[in-house]
Amino acid sequence: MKEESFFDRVYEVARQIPYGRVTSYGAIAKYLGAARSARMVGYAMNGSKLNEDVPAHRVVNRKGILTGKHHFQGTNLMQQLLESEGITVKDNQIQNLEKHFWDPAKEL
DNA sequence: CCTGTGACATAAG
DNA sequence: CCTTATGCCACAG
Repeated sequence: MKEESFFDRVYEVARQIPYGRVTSYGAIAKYLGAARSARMVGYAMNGSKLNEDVPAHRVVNRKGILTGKHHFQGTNLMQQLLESEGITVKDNQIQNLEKHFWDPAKEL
């Protein structure tokens, strides 16, 4: 069994995020056994958008704020994608977050 | 090995 | 929730 890097694991989990759901960096990090490496999750996403097929737009911080939208192409692309999945976004923040929240530690 | 870094999280004000 | 500060830790160079 080859050991995948922390980054690779992040990509795998992110890909498993169901349609119309979102999760937080901390939740992913915690699921991977590195709850304190939440920052690395976002860091990994940087590489993901380059070639990995990861729906980074479904990953937000624990407040449900689209903190990473600046890393997308446009300024509103991330919001557009989320709204396209039935998620309401207001002022860069996901509404009804708990309703759309998807916790890998619970769902997986 | 050491340093810089970052799309977070938490605490304090 | 906002701002400011601190911790945290995996990866890149």
